[in-house]
Amino acid sequence: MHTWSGVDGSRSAFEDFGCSKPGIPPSRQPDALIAFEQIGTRLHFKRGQEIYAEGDVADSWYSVMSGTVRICKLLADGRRHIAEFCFAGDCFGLFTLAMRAVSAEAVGEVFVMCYPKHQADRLIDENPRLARDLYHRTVCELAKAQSRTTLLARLTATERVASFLIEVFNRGHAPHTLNLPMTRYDIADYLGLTLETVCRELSALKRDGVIASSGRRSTRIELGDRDALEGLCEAAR
Amino acid sequence: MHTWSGVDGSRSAFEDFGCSKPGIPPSRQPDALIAFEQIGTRLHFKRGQEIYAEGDVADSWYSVMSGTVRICKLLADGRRHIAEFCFAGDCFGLFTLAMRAVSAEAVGEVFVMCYPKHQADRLIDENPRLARDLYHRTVCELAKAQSRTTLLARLTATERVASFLIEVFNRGHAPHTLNLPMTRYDIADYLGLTLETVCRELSALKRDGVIASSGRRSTRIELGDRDALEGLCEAAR
DNA sequence: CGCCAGTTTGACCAAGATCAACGCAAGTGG
DNA sequence: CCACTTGCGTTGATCTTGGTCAAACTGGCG
Repeated sequence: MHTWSGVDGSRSAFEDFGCSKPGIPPSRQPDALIAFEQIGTRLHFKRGQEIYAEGDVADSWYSVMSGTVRICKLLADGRRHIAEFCFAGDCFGLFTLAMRAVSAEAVGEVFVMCYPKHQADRLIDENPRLARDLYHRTVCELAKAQSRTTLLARLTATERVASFLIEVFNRGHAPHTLNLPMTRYDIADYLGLTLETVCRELSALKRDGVIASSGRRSTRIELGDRDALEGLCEAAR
Repeated sequence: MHTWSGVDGSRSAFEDFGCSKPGIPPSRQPDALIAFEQIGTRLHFKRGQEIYAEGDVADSWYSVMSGTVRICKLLADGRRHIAEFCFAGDCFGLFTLAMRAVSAEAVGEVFVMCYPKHQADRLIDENPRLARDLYHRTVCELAKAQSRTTLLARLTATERVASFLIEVFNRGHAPHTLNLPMTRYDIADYLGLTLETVCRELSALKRDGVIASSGRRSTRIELGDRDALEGLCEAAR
């Protein structure tokens, strides 16, 4: 009760609907799950393909099955900002006005589930637990967006890159190893930097033994010294 | 119906509860209004006073009666970011997790209404229209936060200051005149700049006849050339 | 093999930050 | 009422961070 504008510790009803972090098994699946799965369509996108565009009618939402999706805002003169990366288990296109203000693109090979909004809304209207959960998720999203504004307004390049690495390490499964699916260009547009600056910061971290990279295109990152990495963005807590 | 994750054009139920833009009269006030007004307390704060602090339990929310409130995030080493300015008619402290991640402070003399969360939640639980409306407001807030991330990530100092002026002009009542209640320092912390840069950008706008300032402490801003101002941030649309 | 897309590094540049001085109006206390 | 202080705004000089431009490198792939 009274969970509209606060957070209880309870498990998210949405986790049962394909939005859970991988590895968290949907313990007991309520009836609504069947309905939700029935209304979903499995879609496939290739590297760089657009899932939806700025200006589109927002008539469906998505959850990532596998791969990574980037949420982009393009300025009139070509400057780009990436608002968010969505990994397996994340939802996107959900907390939105009637028209898309941003586009969604596949970073690499991606499989998503697509849920038509009008059907999803009916399920939500019928299920107060889902509705509360949706609200809770939106508030979490808002908190995340606000902490990103602080990062962009006040952190240095070093702190931004360090925060980014900690963020993706925390979201991944392995505590000390990580596959970066996106390019340096994507990371730069996410952090409000240039790809060269991102590169230099990563090189500095490698030089200092904080991280190590391997694999083709340096996509595989090994975390050498988590404390050092956290120390680099401790000001931001 | 089905307004959970989209926007209908209908008037906000919240507007009837002290959250309306000034000037929009609450046409017909439903019964719930009486209840909402009964649970509110009128509070007064002086310039610089803290309304709530980072780390506080979020057990109430607020609407601004008069004056301006700034929502602040303080970093460990003293850097500050202002996430938002709230003017008369705005709500704040509403879309939040259990604990405050930011603080709220009075920019000048401020009167606010304070609503205890547990009582407000009960009203919301009993009133589906209110609940939907709350959700809609949260989604709007999220959209605003996201467009602010783009501003901070990719716009130049000139563009940021121009966007800021347009934003406050659009929120004010008069189309060509405006009172800036906050200091240059506040504006800088909102835009991710320094106060000197804000000052220089404003001086440049004055020099070019886009705006004019008067009054004590240059708080009164006259808009000379709206097209020019909009042109300065057209890239951001 | 040669091309392509992405990464890395270096040299140089510029936007904006920092440091500093001064102006100006509103208190404040004698 | 006036000297003094305080807080904010403005402007200039200089510096630094991160951007821009350019070249070399790397591994994958047709």
